[in-house]
Amino acid sequence: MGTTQLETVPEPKYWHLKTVLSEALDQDFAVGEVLPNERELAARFGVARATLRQALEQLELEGRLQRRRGVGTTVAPPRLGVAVGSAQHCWPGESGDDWTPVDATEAVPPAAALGLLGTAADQLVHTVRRTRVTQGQPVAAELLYVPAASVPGLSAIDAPAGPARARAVLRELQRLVLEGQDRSVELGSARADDAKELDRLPGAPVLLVTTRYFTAAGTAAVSVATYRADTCRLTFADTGDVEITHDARAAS
Amino acid sequence: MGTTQLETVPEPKYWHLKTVLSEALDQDFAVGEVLPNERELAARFGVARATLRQALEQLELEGRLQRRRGVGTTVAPPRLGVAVGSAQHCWPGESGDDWTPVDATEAVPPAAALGLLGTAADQLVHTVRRTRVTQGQPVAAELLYVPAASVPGLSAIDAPAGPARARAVLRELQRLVLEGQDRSVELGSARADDAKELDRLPGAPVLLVTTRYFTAAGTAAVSVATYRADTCRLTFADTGDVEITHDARAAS
DNA sequence: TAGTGGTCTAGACCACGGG
DNA sequence: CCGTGGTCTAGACCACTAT
Repeated sequence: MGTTQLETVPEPKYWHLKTVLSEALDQDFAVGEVLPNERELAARFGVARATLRQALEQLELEGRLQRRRGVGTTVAPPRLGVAVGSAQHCWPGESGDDWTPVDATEAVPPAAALGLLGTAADQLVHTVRRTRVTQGQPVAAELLYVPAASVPGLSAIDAPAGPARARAVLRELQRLVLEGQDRSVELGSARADDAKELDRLPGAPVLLVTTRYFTAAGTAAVSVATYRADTCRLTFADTGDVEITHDARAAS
Repeated sequence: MGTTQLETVPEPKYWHLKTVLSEALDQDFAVGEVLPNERELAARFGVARATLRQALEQLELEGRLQRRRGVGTTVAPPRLGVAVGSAQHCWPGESGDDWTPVDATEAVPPAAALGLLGTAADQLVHTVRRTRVTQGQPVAAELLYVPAASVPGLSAIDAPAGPARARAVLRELQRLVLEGQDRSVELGSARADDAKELDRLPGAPVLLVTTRYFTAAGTAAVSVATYRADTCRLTFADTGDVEITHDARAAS
């Protein structure tokens, strides 16, 4: 046995497939073009459909492909750069953003938000739903939690459910002086309701952006925004002026 | 046909399974505990192993589980909050961070970085590899690209490959005055080399953090950091002082 | 060597979208 | 209606880890 391991790296088929497809996408396909269907592709590469799908899943995760049931698989455009916390510390609902108020209710927030708000486990909290549309595409769905204690005027709101009520809550928020905010980003999978707003299937990969807004009095509101991970690139500009505008694939 | 659709929502099995497992994790398992193996679980729930795996994959994506080949599936601890761009605008390599310089070479950067650097397609660029370890765990692998034109002293570096050379490049960077930086976060899958550093399989979901550092003269360096998406929650503190310290699951 | 998760196959049926 | 991707099955073998 004179052989010393000699790079015995049986690369998984789906991984190799992904590489091959990726190169093909760069060279032979234009954005928006539809690929052959999965059965066809699997046959062409001599693998089972499940294996082919594993490769496609990865490419979709990387934002290279877009798959829609009943339609087909298309080449995705470069990810949209969406600004997060672009302008210097400002409250949600400030004029000029791409957010659309949808509804507002009073409810007990989920455990995840409870910990951040610091409210009691049975405390009702104003909950505002907003969606964000950029360049015609839905990119994010948000739930904003505002405890009644944060803004005195909140309890006087009597607008019926719907966008009007959502706007009313946001308007009250503007009265406060925002001292600062902090934010975290993590990977998640879309809940059924968010998936619907985002035009995706439940479980789709999303970027969870959690923002805490505080005033001198403490945490005034918490926002949990769900961004489509397949189509979005979140941008943060520390200087406020410049924007990352790279386009990775086009440069090759 | 007097029925009006009546909620015909055949929820996929793996989705329902995920919910059931998720609740079981909250109630009956402690962090670090190992679950029964996949064949056992599949049998217990009366589904094929592939279906069970689909549910486990989602839970792993959400950071609830950790799976290791040859070992088993364990309950994951809450995600680590890792600060990104914590201190006010500072160069990479500033003292006191958790980054470990690994190596430095001169190479042609990948297309993705090329566009950001604005260098020619055949231009050699100083490339520094660093890894980040937080609380004993590898959380990120980074490639930092510094064009020779950015810092005069760079071409004089003659340290042999290895950490020493990496430190030398970083030291040169500190001479410049940092004017600002911008940053973007997106979902990706780990390349083979990054996966190795992160102790994961190739293709594992990662958060790609791209940072552009600039001086008055323009873009001086670009960093592409690959964070483990399963174990990390990236935190951004706009005020510099406060840190999100929530622990979602513990609060239920 | 035994037991784990990772990969792969070759089928089947279902849900959705568009003609 | 047909064609698409999405779900599901019941197997098989491989790669890795711990003992």
